[in-house]
Amino acid sequence: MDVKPRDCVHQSNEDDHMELRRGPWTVEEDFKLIEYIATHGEGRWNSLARCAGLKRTGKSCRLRWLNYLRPDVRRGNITLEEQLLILELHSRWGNRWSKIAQHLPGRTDNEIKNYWRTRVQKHAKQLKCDVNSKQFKDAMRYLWMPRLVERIQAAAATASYTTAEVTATSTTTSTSLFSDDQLGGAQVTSSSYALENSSTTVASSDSFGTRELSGNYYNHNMDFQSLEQNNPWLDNLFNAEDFYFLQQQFNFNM
DNA sequence: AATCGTCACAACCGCCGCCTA
DNA sequence: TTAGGCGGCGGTTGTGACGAT
Repeated sequence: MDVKPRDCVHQSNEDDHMELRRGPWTVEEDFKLIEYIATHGEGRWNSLARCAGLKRTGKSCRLRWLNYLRPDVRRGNITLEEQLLILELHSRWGNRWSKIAQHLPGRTDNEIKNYWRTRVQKHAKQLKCDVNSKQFKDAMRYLWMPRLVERIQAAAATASYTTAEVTATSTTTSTSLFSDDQLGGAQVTSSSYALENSSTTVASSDSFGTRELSGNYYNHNMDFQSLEQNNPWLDNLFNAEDFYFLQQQFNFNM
């Protein structure tokens, strides 16, 4: 469907002076837009809005179509793989939402932007640091992202009934989560986020395996599992031992 | 039950670059 | 060459849902 909508000839004075609608779209408006695009194709949004009889700006129509009505759009339930990809791509490109969205089929720049603001920035806020700070970027790269990789691998392993083996080797096992096309040929592995690339003052990568943390750094009688369960904001990404670790290694002021 | 705070997400706004007449 | 229109992008706001008090 690559047909550009033809300019409509009909333009009454009433149309010329009609009030433009704003705010949430109605079912009727959605239907009009879908119908029109099904027949005439998308593009030339201003004339499309007029011709479809929508009292909306072209921009509004475009946004509604691209972010909501488009048949291939996917909404909600951002997967672990998608989360990891967003973190990875954002670390490369920053707030280039549309560029990031190109690598997540069906996801819109708006949704990724919202995800970043509501989830990622929430974590930064909880850590009392700026989302663009080196501290938080380190935390993402060396804690959050490896954890995501572990969870993805664990989920995959569970699916194939080999959970135990994969969990034990998850920090060194290479997993190709994304196509070469998506990440410029780079493989995403939990070990690729290991500390050796860190510019922090942490001396030894040995001390960084999150699995060792509770033994090496944390001897409290705290039940981490229940703590995680009772803190929804943790979103299953950071847990209590992570916080203690961040505090120790990245000078987080928590 | 009412109120308040937070979260998630849809939608809008302003700016910028490209295209075309 | 240039001015105006348009589409795309990133930032911001508005609002409904939901949980806590």
